[in-house]
Amino acid sequence: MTIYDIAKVAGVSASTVSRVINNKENIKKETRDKVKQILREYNYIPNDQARGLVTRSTKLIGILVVDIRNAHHTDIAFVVEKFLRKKGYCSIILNAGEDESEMCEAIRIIEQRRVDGVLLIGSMFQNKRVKTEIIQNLSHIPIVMANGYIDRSNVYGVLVDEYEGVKKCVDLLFSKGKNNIAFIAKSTTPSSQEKIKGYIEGLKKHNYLEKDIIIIETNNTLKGGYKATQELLMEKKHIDAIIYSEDIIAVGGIQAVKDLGLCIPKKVAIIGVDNTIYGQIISPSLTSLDNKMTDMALQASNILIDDLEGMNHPEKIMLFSEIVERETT
Amino acid sequence: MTIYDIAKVAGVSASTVSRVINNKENIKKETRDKVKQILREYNYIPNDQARGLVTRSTKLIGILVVDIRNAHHTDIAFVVEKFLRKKGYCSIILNAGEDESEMCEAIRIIEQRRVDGVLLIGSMFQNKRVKTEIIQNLSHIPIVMANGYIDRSNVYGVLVDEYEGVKKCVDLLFSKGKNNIAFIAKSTTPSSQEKIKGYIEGLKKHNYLEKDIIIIETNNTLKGGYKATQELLMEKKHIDAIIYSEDIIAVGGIQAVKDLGLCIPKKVAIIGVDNTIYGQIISPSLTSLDNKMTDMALQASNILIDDLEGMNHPEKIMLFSEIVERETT
DNA sequence: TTGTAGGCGTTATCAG
DNA sequence: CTGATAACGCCTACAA
Repeated sequence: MTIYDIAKVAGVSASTVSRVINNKENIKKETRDKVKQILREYNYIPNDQARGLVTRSTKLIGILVVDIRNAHHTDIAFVVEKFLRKKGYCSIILNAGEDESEMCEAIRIIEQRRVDGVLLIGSMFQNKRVKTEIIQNLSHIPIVMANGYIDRSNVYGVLVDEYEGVKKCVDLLFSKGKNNIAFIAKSTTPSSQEKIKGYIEGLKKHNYLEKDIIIIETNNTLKGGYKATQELLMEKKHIDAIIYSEDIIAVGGIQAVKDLGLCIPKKVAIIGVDNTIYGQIISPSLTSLDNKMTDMALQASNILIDDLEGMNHPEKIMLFSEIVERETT
Repeated sequence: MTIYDIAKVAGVSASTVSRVINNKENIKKETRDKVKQILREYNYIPNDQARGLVTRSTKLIGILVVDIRNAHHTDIAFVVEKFLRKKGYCSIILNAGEDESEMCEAIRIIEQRRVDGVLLIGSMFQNKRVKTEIIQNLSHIPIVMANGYIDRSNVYGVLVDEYEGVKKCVDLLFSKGKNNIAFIAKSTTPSSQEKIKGYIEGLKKHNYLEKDIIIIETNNTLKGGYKATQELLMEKKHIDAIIYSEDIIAVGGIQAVKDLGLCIPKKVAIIGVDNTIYGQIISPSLTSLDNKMTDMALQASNILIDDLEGMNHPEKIMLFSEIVERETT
C-alpha cells in the first residue's frame, strides 16, 4: 500500500496524498477529508525508509551501552527509549562491550544505519579509539555522552560529579568514626578513576598518609566483590570501612563481611555507588552514592533532541550526586 | 559519499561499484581491487536505508518487551541483541507497557519502520487486541513470541512449561514436609495464570482441598511482595511455605518473613520464579524456578533468523524449567 | 566483464 | 489548490 495506491483510489495525485499525510497547508478541506478517509480505510502506514531517503533523516537514535545488564544501564535504556519514542524517534540499542574495537564496530554499525543522533552511555566510551572513530566518521550528527565528554563541536557531555560524591562518602565515614577506609573498584573505567581520585582526595583532607591509601582492583561482579573483600579483611584487620566503585561489588562485599562474622556497620561500614535496587535487597541494606544515572540519561536525551530540532545547549553540564544512607553506615 | 562518487573516482559505473560492494561474481580482478581500494580510501559506508528500499528489507528486528527493567527481560534483551547483530540485524527495542493500547501503538510503530521480523518477549502479548493488530497489520513478516503463542502461520511460539515447573515446586515443598503452601502472584499475566494452575494442580495431587488453596494477588514489586506476605502470615499463622510468581516479589516476601522474626526455611519456606540475580543477593539465598528465559530468547531469535533465511521450524516449541535450590527451602 | 535504465516509496520543487 | 517531475542512494535486469 503506497501513496500511489491511495492516490488512485482517491482520484488525486500522489503529491496530494503526501500533503495530506504530512498535514500541509493549502488543501481543500473536501480533498483532505476524502483522502484521510481512504487512508484510514486502507490502513495506510507510511514507509519510513523511503521517507527518510528523501528527508535525509531516519528518526533513529543509536544508543550504545557497554552492557545493558548493568542495573544502571538498564534503567537508562528504559527512560531514554520511552522519552525518544514520545519525540517520534526509535532507539537502536547496541551492547558495545568493553573492548575498544568492539565499540568502534558498534559505532560503524550505527553509522551505516544513518541514525540521526547517538547516545553514548557510560564513561567507557571516553577513549582514544572511540574518539578517533567519532571524529572521522561521526562528525555530522549530534552525539551526547552520558558520563563522558569529548571536546568536539558535535559532542555534548552530561557528567556527574562522582569525584565530589566519593569525597563526600569519605567524609561521611569519618563522621561515623571510621579511620581506616579502603576502596575496592573495577578500576578500568574513567568513571572509576574519578571515584578513586575522590577517595584519595577525601583521605588527604583528613590527613591520611599516602601509604595508608588502600585501593583494591576487582571485576564488576558479585563474586569479584566477595573475593576482594575477603582477602582484604583477612590481611588487614584494621580496616573499618570500605567504599566500592559499584553497588554490585559492594553487595558481594557485604556477603563476605557477614561470612567473616564481622558486624556491619559497627566493625566494617560499607558504601556502594549507583543506588541500584540491589542495595534494597541485600541485608543490611546498602548505603550508596546515587549518581543520578536516570536524570543524566534524561538530560542527555533531551539535549540530543533539542539539538536535532535546532536548539542550543551548553556543551557540557554537570549533575550532583547524592548519598542515600541505609544500614551499612 | 555514494556509489556514484566512488564510481567517478574509480572510473567505472555505479553498478560496478555496487557489484563489488555486494561481492558479486564476474568482475575482473583488477577492477574489483581498484574499486575496493577506493572504497576503503574514502571510507565508504553503504546507506542501509536506500539499500533496504530496493531489497525490501531493513535488517531491523523489532523487539517488544513490557518493561526492559524487569530483570529477565534485561537479560533477554542483551542476549538477543548480541545474537541478532552477529547475524547482521539491528534491534529496535520498545518498552511496550502493560496496557493493551500501548502495546498496539508499539506494534504500529515497528510496522511503520518496516522491520524484517518481530520478537514479542513475555506472555503479556497474548491478548485479543494484540492478536487482532497482528492479524491485520503484521501478517507479512515472521513473529516469534517468547513465552506466548498465537495460532497464525507467520507466528512462532517458544514456551516454557511453567505449569509443570510450579507443580514441581509444590512437590519439592511437600518433600520438605511443608503442608500449608500459599501462592503470591501478580496474576494479570497469562504466564502467572499458568503458574497458578500448576500450583493448584500440584496441591490437588497431594490431596489438598479446594478451600485450602490460598492465592494472594499483589503487584510485581519488592514492596508488593513484602506487604502481601506480611498480611498473609499475620492472618494465617499455619502457612509454612510460599511460592511467588516472580523473584522480586519473593525477595520482598523474604524481608517480610524475616521482619516477623520467622525462621526461613524452618518455619516458612520460600520459592521464587525467574532465577534472577536477586536470589543470590538476598539472604537467605532464594530457591527459584529457572524458567530458562535466556535460552528461550536465544531459541526465539534463532527461529526468527532461520525463518528470515527461508528455513523451516516447528510453529511451537517447549522448554523445560528447572528448580535451582538455595537456602530458602 | 561492464554500463544503461528503471524502479523502490517518499518528499520537494515548480508549474499550472 | 493540485499535478508532473525530479530527486534520495542503491540494486538489478537487460543490453552491449
